[in-house]
Amino acid sequence: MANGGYARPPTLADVAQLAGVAVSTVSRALSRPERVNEHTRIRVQSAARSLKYVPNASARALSSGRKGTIAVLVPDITNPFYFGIIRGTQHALKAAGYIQVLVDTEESGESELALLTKLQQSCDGAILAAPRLSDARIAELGKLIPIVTINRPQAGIGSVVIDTTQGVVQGVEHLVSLGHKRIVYVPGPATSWSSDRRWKAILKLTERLPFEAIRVPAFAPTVASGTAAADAVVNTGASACITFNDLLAIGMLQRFAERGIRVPRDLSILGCDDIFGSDFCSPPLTTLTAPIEQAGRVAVSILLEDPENRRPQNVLLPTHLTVRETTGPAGA
Amino acid sequence: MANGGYARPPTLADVAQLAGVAVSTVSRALSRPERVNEHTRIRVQSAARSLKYVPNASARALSSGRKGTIAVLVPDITNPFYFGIIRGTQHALKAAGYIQVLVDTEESGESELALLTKLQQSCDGAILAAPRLSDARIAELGKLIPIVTINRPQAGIGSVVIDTTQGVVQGVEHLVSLGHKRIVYVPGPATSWSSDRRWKAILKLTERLPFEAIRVPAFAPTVASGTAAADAVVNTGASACITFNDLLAIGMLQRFAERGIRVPRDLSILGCDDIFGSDFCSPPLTTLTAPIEQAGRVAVSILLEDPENRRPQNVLLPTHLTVRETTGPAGA
DNA sequence: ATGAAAGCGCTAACAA
DNA sequence: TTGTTAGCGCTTTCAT
Repeated sequence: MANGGYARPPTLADVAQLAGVAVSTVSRALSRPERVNEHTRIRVQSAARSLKYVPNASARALSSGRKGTIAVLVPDITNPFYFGIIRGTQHALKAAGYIQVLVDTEESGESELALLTKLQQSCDGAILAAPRLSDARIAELGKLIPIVTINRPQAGIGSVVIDTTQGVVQGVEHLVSLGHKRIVYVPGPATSWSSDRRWKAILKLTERLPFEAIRVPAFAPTVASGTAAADAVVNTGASACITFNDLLAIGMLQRFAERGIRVPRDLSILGCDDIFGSDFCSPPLTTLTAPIEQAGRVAVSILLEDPENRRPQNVLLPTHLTVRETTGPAGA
Repeated sequence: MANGGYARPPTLADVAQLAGVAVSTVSRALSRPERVNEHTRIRVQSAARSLKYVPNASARALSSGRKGTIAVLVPDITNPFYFGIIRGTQHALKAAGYIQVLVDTEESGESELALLTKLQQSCDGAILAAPRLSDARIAELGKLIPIVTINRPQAGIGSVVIDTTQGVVQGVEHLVSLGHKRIVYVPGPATSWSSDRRWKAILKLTERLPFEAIRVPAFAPTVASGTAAADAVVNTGASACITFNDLLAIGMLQRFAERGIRVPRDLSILGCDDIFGSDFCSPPLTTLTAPIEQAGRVAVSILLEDPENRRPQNVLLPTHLTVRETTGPAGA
């Protein structure tokens, strides 16, 4: 057979014929049952059932304009932080009857642009998690298709931001109260808005708290990069560090173990996000717990509530300090 | 405006008009450039570019039957094991020009059936990771749409199986050589083919190796369930255990730490999968390393190579033992 | 090599 | 309430 043995699925017309009504009636009976006589509704529905009718999404999208899908773009599916986001979006999307199209942009703005351009016609909207794209590009895309960003607020576009500022304050106060006078920040990707934001929050705190803030060069936000980051941190002579994310912190923990540097006795580490694994690494990580999954859910609700972005919502989600075992007294 | 401020995207007709050719020519120039005069091809392409033309996937799918999407169903996006699968499928799918539709079936066969039925018309095929569905149902679905399963082989359907048998042999030999005489298996979901398979492999080994195999009741394959599993294992009096997956093992590790049971001094644990986190939990987990990501990639290639399932391929991927620090001599 | 035209399956006016 | 009909944007014969 032409289609390789897969039977042609029944169409509205088939159902219509079996039920003895017009296709438009079937269409209504199935998508807006209240607009149809109860009697015919039942007839149509049972006909559809007996034929195992399943609506063709492409046809529906073509004629109605509604695609029933939302694209979710993440920089790296490998990263447990984004797992959390995905979990949140998936859940909310499913509840709202949408299908999630998941796309990995490989930490590249180019890729984000190319993929979203391609997807603009196939989705009702998109959620961009921590986009690496420039503000201008995002604004441009926002004109093509409804967009909500995560961790990248921007005028005119819906967004949800996991605001670590509050968490950073708690974290630094925790470290300073432990006697740390020199704290080093380990940044993430240069294009990461969050990373920049965290560093600024730390810097600002030097104005009112007795400590010195320094930072090392930027690192990829991965466990593997933790090795280099650890060495860089040791070279600063700081007694405590705050990392862009937990992945880096976990990688550093491994490197410190190798080098015989004891945490927190020799060095305190404060992570960020509280991802899967942060609670069972060794030692368990003190970190800034982020409502990751919630961020995904909220992004979906913003997108679906106000799809036209008439009055784009911007939601701020707070983080808080979770003290475990990687932070301790300075110079102990 | 009717569509909430989003401009109507250019269509083939717009491009055709600008280029001064027929729509069919534009269609060819764009999708099969070799079937068109070089001169017109260039004209058309530049017209398309200047209009920022993006093909409408729904329209294309409707008229051609090709949707350009593949559904990937996983029982639980939360589970790092499936992250690995997703990563693999995503990568391979993107390389082949397909879009991945990710679906979480919440460990429910019902849900798998319902979702796949709904998606059958919108996807060119589906990958079912560790489906909970009955064989009969899977066969039925396989008649509707090309399917490849992961960790659930079945006649007439493409599949990739991460075959732990070999790993289990290595693992048990490792344990037995360490002097363990009584080994307990901690099963995963009752509907899991893999879990059953592992237990059978262990049982079989009792025929030729000097140890006794027992098992505790089934547990959800999560860190949280590790608590109950740990207690159950302790009650058996065994000196070593093999768990359905690493998630359970990690949860057990935490529980043992709470109860003051030293691993591996008091009890050895052997996990399964080698997921993210297995190398940095405390102590690092001895486990059966599975080529998770590869499984996802292979599933895609099977699906795309032989979409009609004419000669369904069944690929077996071996696992191997990775010794870390949760296994040690018995009764030390 | 190119154009004209017939659908693909569905929704949404518009009529009845 | 129901039927008729005109597309939605594209691919694909079939002519030319």
